[in-house]
Amino acid sequence: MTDRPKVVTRFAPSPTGSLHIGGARTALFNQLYARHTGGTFLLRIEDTDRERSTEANVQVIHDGLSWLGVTPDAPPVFQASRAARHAEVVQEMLARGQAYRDWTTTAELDIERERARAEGRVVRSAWRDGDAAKIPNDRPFAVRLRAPLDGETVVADLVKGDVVFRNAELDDLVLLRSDGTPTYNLAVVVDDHDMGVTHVIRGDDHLNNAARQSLIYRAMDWTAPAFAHVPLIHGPDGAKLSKRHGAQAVGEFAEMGYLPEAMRNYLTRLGWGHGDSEIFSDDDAATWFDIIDVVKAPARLDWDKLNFVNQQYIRAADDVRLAKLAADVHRTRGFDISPERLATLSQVIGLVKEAAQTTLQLADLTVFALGVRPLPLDEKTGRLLTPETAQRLGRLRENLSRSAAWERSALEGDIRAFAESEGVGIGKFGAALRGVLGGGAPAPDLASTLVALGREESLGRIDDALSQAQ
RNA sequence: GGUCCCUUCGUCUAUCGGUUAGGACACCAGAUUUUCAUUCUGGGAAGAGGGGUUCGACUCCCCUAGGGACUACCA
Repeated sequence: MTDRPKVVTRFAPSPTGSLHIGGARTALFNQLYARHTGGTFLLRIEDTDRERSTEANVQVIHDGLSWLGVTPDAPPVFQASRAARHAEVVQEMLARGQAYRDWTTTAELDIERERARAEGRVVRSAWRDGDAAKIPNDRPFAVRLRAPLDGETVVADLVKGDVVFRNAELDDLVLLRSDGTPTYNLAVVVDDHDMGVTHVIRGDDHLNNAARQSLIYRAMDWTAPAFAHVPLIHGPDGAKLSKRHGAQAVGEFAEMGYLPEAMRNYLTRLGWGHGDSEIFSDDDAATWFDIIDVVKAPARLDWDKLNFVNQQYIRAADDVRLAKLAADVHRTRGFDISPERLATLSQVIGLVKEAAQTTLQLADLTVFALGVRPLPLDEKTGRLLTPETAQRLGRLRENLSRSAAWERSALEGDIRAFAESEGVGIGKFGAALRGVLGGGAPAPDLASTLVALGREESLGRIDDALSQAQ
């Protein structure tokens, strides 16, 4: 048996905006693969763009990952703090003749770029084979990689397969800018190497970069990691996911009432499959997941399916936890949730969780229990409360008040017996009773609702309604 | 323009040369039901197009079409 080096994966977001679910899924895949192989999952914040990187965005990344439950196995590495090391590597490449100084001005570069495009070739600096005698020592310079002019570079991608690039198509990428700061492509390679990353699992959009980065590994005589470029997530219409599709940042999904474990399941299943398995645990995902099974094509976000998956997880979730989540939603809607109300919510959650797809809906379905007497009579219930129905509810109220045990099956029996004694179906007064008890808000079956509200509250609400109906 | 990637039901996927092309979401119909929902049963629905290779292609190769990424001294 060969001794394979331990797997090290990493997620490397740049803190220039919110954490998108596409990125979150990439992070998830990295973690899943590390777990699958018994390896380590790392986080590196690519904050070399000082203009756009902010402290707040770093926090957003941390918050998003920890909400999702995709946290790294070690403290994050901040790329900007490694600038000296990056420059050091460039010096070494210069010494080895694998890189060269470039004094081309931006104006000259523009001209060359235009010419290169017209000639159907890649940009080449005149300084690649520049005359040392003409070096303008007074001007700042960039450092470029001395990339091979012919031959080919193949990226052995775990998802896409072997991707072949002709070296003639690869330009001499800038390693160090003329202000001395490292570029992304250089920093990524140096950091991945220094961090011992064995598997670079990242977005599809970096596939082209992989070829150039391979050249840097070669120039430094470093062994390149395995690459796996996973497709991006598209919106329902197939276009790149954007705001108009409803949501894109993981924080938004949290606000929309999705459970983190449901998001993990949905995101894992999006672009990867294991037979007929749809709902699976984190442990199952870790044992089953292999990066080579990731689908090559981009997947579309499907709200219906996400809702379905979330519903499954809500059903399985603990009532007290769901009550707290529902309470949070109620609070954002201006409801004051006292400890008593939280207790009520905990009791009621079990009655409504089957029907909820999000914690937002959980809140919708529990408002009936939070009303303060007297509840205003909503329009629909008002219409249902005809004199006849009102009188009937009055008689039912008397029956219920004599009910010995205020529990579900007994009350259900009482209601049935009452309907029989009245010689009508439950449908004749059920809707009105529900409206009265719930204040017009959706409520569970009648007996359950009565139990949830309690004897005093239930009878009180009926009394309130009957007096308002007159 | 150039380089590269992608293409199975509406959507997510299974299949890894031989299947009536399977499952899930969504949809439609029926049953259950005191609202909404749930639940149950049934149904319609796919290999982009064209060439090869092969006894046999969704599966391998080529071309076309359609999507997408990259093409910065951004990441």
